[in-house]
Amino acid sequence: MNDLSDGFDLGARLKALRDSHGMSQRELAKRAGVSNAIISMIEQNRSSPSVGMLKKLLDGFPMSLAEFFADDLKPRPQIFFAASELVELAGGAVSYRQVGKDMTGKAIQLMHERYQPGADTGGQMLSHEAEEGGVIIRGRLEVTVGDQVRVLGPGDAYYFDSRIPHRFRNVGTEECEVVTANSPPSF
Amino acid sequence: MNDLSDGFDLGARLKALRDSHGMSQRELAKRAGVSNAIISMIEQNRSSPSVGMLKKLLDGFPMSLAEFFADDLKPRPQIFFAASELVELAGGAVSYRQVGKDMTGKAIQLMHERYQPGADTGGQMLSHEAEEGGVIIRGRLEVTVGDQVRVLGPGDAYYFDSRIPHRFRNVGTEECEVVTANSPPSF
DNA sequence: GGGTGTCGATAAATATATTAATCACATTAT
DNA sequence: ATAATGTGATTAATATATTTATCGACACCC
Repeated sequence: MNDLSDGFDLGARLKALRDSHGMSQRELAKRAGVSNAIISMIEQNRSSPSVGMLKKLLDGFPMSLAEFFADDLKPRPQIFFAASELVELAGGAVSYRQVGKDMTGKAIQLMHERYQPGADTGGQMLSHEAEEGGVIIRGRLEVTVGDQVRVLGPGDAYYFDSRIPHRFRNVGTEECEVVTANSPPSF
Repeated sequence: MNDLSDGFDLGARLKALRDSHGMSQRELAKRAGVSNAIISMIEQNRSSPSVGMLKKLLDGFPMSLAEFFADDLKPRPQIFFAASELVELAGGAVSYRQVGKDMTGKAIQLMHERYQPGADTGGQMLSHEAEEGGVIIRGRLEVTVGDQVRVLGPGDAYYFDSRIPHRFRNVGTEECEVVTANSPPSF
């Protein structure tokens, strides 16, 4: 009657989480207000916890159910990237220099972008399933998200759901430099 | 014995899902290979389903556990952030200025970081469940990931699985400025 | 009116999860 | 050495989830 697998290894997942927080079964049990025995059982997949039980356990970290079930992370190759190794995606008036070559399986798409004066992301608004944010390093960037518009300068930042139609434009007289992140990668 | 609330109304959630698919309790029960009675119980929050049970039910739609729990945290989204609005997380020799206040439910944790000359992230290596990357804006940053070390300069970048023990240190004589992204947020 | 089908809810029976109290094995201190 | 802790695992007792079978209510058909 073992291996009541839920499709993924919930036990191992919980154990990894607990270990990464340097917590013992008993310590977690105390925090969550449950017995230590059940934690042992769950980690061996000898018991399938109720959602309420799992919630209690995650409260001890803390971590939400959503985060717990969030899709697993994948393997990764290259760690360091010289400035010259960033891959140029577009290369016109707007330069997208991406950290990493193949984004499949990655959680974040990190880019170093440069907008020439007057350059923008095109006439039509962009929209895709992701979240994105950025920090302005140099210059002035007009950011349009839905019906909101704002001009951001060095040190300013933005963050929004990429499904909302959006657009970027350099409204300054100098080149504009931005570091952006998309999750999941969207190009 | 009622109101075994899991923190959110799982019963209503399931019912809404089922209704939106125009499915009866019995039909879902058949698809999921469980009894219709338990669905009635669960929807009334008179029973807290095991994770395995919930998985079976969601397989009938189909929907993953991750998706089911995905949008239980839907905070108000601030889009634009003035430089002064970035929230300072640590504030010592290393400054972490985060884009956004509450990261729960967000996909990316975007930060504008500054390391004073000689500053580092502490003696012990960091490790957490996420992926992270960054682009160096100014100065020189020594990045240690696992057994690999590298000094990066302006325009250089890094990207790795945060579970690999890592460390950052400003080995230059001037302040070092970096824009980083974590997914999921890890502080 | 009496069928026939479906719906969601409920009761008693059964399977399973969870607890409280151990056990067996390490490491550390005396 | 040996006691004293701390760890994860196990067992019998109990609480709870889940099933099987049933109920009353509503709709449709003849």
